[in-house]
Amino acid sequence: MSAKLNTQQKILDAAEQLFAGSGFADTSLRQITSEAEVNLAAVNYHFGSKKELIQSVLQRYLSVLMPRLDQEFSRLLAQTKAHDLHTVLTVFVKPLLELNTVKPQGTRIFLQLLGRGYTDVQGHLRWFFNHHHGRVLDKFVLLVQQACPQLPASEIFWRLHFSLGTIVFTMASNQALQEIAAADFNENVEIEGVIQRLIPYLAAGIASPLNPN
Amino acid sequence: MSAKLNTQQKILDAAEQLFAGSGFADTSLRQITSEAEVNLAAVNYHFGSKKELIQSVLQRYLSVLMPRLDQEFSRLLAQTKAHDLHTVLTVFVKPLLELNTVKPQGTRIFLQLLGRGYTDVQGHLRWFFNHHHGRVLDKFVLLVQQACPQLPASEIFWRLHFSLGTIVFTMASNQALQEIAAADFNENVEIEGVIQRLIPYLAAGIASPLNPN
DNA sequence: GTACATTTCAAACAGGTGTTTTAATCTGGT
DNA sequence: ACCAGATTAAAACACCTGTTTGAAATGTAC
Repeated sequence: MSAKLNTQQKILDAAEQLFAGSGFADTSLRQITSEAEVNLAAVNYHFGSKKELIQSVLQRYLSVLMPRLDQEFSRLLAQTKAHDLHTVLTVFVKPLLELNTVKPQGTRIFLQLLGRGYTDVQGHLRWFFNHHHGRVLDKFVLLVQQACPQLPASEIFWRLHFSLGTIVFTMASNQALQEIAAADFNENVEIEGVIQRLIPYLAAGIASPLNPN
Repeated sequence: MSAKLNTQQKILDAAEQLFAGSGFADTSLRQITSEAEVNLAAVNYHFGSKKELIQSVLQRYLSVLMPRLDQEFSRLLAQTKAHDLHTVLTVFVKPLLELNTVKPQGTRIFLQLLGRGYTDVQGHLRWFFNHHHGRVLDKFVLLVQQACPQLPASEIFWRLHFSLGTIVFTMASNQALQEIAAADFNENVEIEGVIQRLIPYLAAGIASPLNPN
């Protein structure tokens, strides 16, 4: 029993590292099982398929993150007063950083996985995400609409997707960006620093004045 | 002679459509040659390898776009007065839309290719881009710094990459976003409409007030 | 300790990839 | 009309992918 769980965990640990670094499509099961020091067939035995392994890797973090986010969003929605955009966006910070307690470097790994997930397998992973955790994001959209009552829903739709792109791209190329920043500006920015830089950028973009057409 | 060019062009035309829709890695040479109605070996004969085919596809647009951008940036830099961010960003609009004269739907295709390029093959294509067209972007960065003299260079670095992520992600998932927007909000947004929505979002994000640490 | 179920392992499978080879075909210049 | 060079065509190549198989090993309960 403990040996079984051990193998599963070894696979999950090796897989998330490789997935975060090279993407899902560019990481083979042979790389994973070699890194985890288990047999090749172990992935299909314990998880069924590569697709299900990917979902299991993400689920380990999503099952912790999403209830926390839901809780925070509900708390804000329960209050009658409207909250400004900065407050709404900052809700993400604490639950994300708490992923570091799940596992060392958990926040960085999860955000990189999220970035890979949206760029690598366009349709499928998005379906999985929306189907399992869509409700939580509905509350978030509601909070944004309350924070920006002057914006039509369609404009908010576009700007939230612009923001999603910012986050996903930044996290997918996180390592390269950190290296350039370290080389060019002598500053070592942790993942927390990147998040803190993102918040005002996103808040200003989402709340930007409408373009007069 | 004309037959040779015809085959090359048929390959380029088929390749750019498939690349834009499915990404570089997920498009096989057999799909391309089948769609172009040429022999499989024609790609390697005319272009050498798949990698060189990808570069040729991009080059067809970059060789038109980059000199135009360079010209616009130089014109702005020649004037002594500083330009605001909105003006600087708007410089991209006309050269990008002129790609439609190169080829019908050229703007959409090129921007989608750009999106795919930065997400699919992380390192290699970025190197190709920087190596061949890096100088043009230096002028752009200079203009942004002049527009935002209050921001330290490192902050501008991060915010420009945030913006790059916004653009790349939006263009890579352009089709899906257009479909959702059409279904949910009954609005049919052309690529030009997306660009016009992007400008104020990016301008506000880049110029957002510094986060007091 | 002997059954039984679970897990590991090496090997093979079926299918796809980019690339190369070899011969056939077409084309333009003399 | 002929021949050299450029182009096309079909086939095979070498390699990699995720998955499955069947036997060996291990663990578990009686």
